[in-house]
Amino acid sequence: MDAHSGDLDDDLCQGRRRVTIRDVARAANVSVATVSRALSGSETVTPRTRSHVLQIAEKLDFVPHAGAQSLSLQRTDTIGVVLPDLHGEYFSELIRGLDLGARSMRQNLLLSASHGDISEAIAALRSMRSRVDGLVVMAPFADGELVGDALKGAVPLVLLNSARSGSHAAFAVDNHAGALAVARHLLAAGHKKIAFIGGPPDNLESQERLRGFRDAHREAGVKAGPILRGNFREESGFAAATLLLLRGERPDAIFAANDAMALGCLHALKNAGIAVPGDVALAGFDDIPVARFLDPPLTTAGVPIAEMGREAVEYCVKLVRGELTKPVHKVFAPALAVRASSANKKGEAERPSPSTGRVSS
Amino acid sequence: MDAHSGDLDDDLCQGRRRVTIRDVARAANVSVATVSRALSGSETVTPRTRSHVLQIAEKLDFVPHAGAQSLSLQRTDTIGVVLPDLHGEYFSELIRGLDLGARSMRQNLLLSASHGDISEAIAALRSMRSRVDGLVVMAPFADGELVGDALKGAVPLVLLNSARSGSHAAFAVDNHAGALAVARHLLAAGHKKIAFIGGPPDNLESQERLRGFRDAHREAGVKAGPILRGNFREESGFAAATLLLLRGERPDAIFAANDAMALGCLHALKNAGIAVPGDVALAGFDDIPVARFLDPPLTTAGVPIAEMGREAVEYCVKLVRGELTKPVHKVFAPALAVRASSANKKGEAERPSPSTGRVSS
DNA sequence: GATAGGCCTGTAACCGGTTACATGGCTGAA
DNA sequence: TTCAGCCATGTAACCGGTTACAGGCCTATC
Repeated sequence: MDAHSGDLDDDLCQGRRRVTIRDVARAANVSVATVSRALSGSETVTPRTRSHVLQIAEKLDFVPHAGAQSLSLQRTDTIGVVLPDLHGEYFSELIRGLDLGARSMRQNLLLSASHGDISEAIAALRSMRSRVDGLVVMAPFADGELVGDALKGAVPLVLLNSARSGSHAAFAVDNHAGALAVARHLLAAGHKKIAFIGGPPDNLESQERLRGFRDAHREAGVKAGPILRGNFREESGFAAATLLLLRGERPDAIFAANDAMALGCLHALKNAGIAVPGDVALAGFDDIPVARFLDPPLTTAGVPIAEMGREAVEYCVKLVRGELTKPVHKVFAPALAVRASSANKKGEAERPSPSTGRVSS
Repeated sequence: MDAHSGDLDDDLCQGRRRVTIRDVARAANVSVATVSRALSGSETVTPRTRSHVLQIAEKLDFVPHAGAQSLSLQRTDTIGVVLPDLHGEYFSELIRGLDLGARSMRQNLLLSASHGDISEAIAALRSMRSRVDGLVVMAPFADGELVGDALKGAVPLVLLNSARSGSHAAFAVDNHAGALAVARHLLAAGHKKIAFIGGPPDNLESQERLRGFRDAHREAGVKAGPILRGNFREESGFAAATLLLLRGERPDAIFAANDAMALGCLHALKNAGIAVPGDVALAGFDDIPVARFLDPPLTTAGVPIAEMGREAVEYCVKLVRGELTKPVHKVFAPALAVRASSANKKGEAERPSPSTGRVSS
């Protein structure tokens, strides 16, 4: 047995050293260039040579070193995702969509989350910058322009639900329109005093939803009800509703700025023996999957969460590949999903089958 | 103006070429070695030189090329995570924990999901192998040994909720004990005919939960009620409960193999005008955050989902760093969280405050 | 039989970091 | 004054891929 394969065998047995393209070349009696060409598939290599090389590579369990590849190819086949938070089903849906997009484009997904403020997010961006070909960033708490500037154009960027995307590509929900639709619906159902439970005050999505809520009241010439502050989590919806009741300010309806808070609200109302929608109607925003399984099923503004994530990644990859040039600002219009939680003040639901919304699968 | 700085300025202006360590060295009038040492922080560099270099690097917005770094350092500072699915709040909790672990260890997280079967998961593993220092793999549908073998020891591996982890590190929930506790609780509350809604038949977690369910009945000398098959999603819980009712087999209680299916169940029961727990008691498994906000709050087996994810990543990083040697098999014992959904057949709850479980924040 | 031309394959430079080893300058003691 | 010794710094090899370019072989035609 010759020295080369002996060394390799020893190394493999002891798991000491990774198998390199040179090991494959040696074992297959060809040069590294031929191995590289055979593996990349698209070069001028004799079919016989190719299959021989592939067989050897398979036998040695060769996997190219991603770092070396990214060094010479100047790409990583990885998209970075920076999210502000990970609480609740909204984010599993979003990540599911991001993953679908990455899979469809054969990219890896580098995930970083829980960045509560812009400086943290920018730090995450810096550390990701050299590991990804493109970035999808959700920064609803801040100026999207800042996020883009932090990258100095080093990497293609797609903003998700961020304001002032400026020159960058952006995917966003029309929060104002969605909230307007929900609030109009509640007003049309005969509710006069409608409370609003908002998200964090520095969150732009929350701000836009509040604006929609107010505009609907202005339109209708109705004074907007009490406005409370939450944090988009169940607990804060629960706390806000509890506070409303303690104050003795029971409204006709409550519009929570997202479904998670609506869920917390619902729990507080039921705990207090208040019928929904009989005594107080309720609506949320997002249409997370559980919304239709609540009792009563929740009226909400349907956001195609996963779809947005998928499209954002796919678009980002196309930017990386140079298949697209001008930045796109795509706005998703939420679809009002009327369910039982917001049935008319008089008791009759607007729709015959309250448990199904816009979509039924 | 000399050629070097001119080129650099031009390139920077046009964003043409990335700034390399050689550019920094040139601008700072030192060698690349000095720059590298100054940036890595831990070498013998004059404080004056160091701060000068850092300043220049900052000015040029230098970020080291991760691929080049991983090539020479033989590490990526990245942990890969392979998950079977991403539906529901269980996974956002899990990912939240994984992210926390990665942050605490200053690692990046490479995520790949929706691998419904072992061959898909193994393909994902192969593509991740060269991009990560370690892997956390959740493969509840399959033989953990296979997953480990696929890697041939190339990368440290931590298995999550996988059976037969063999020689690999593993973190898992004691599904049998958790289900045993829930089923015992239901039996002790006086329920005789308890239906079980399982997960996918090839899912080992589902199998173990079913086994716990059966063992509790064996212990109590009670015949186990009808056993239905679900897929861990709300819809399947809804469908299973609907089917039960259609068949006219209304049980005393229903034990769903996870909370999402219990949620679907609850919806079906309420739709049919069946009181929970008055007519039928209900229990789930996992204690996802929404469980305590349902009406009635859901009795379930509390799994520290995020905590498991965090520990798995932290442990994986320690394996990578060689700080640990022998593989650990850590089993998390679920804590029975009794809430209103399983109140006694007679009507009185077992605990005074049914809406709070084991933990209250 | 000689040669042009095409196709397959090999050699070596390059991507951008890290670091072993070499080197030069400075301090302090003889 | 000289030289040992130490410390900050520089040079260049290396990590493991890709690919431009060089070169060798084989066929086809004159």
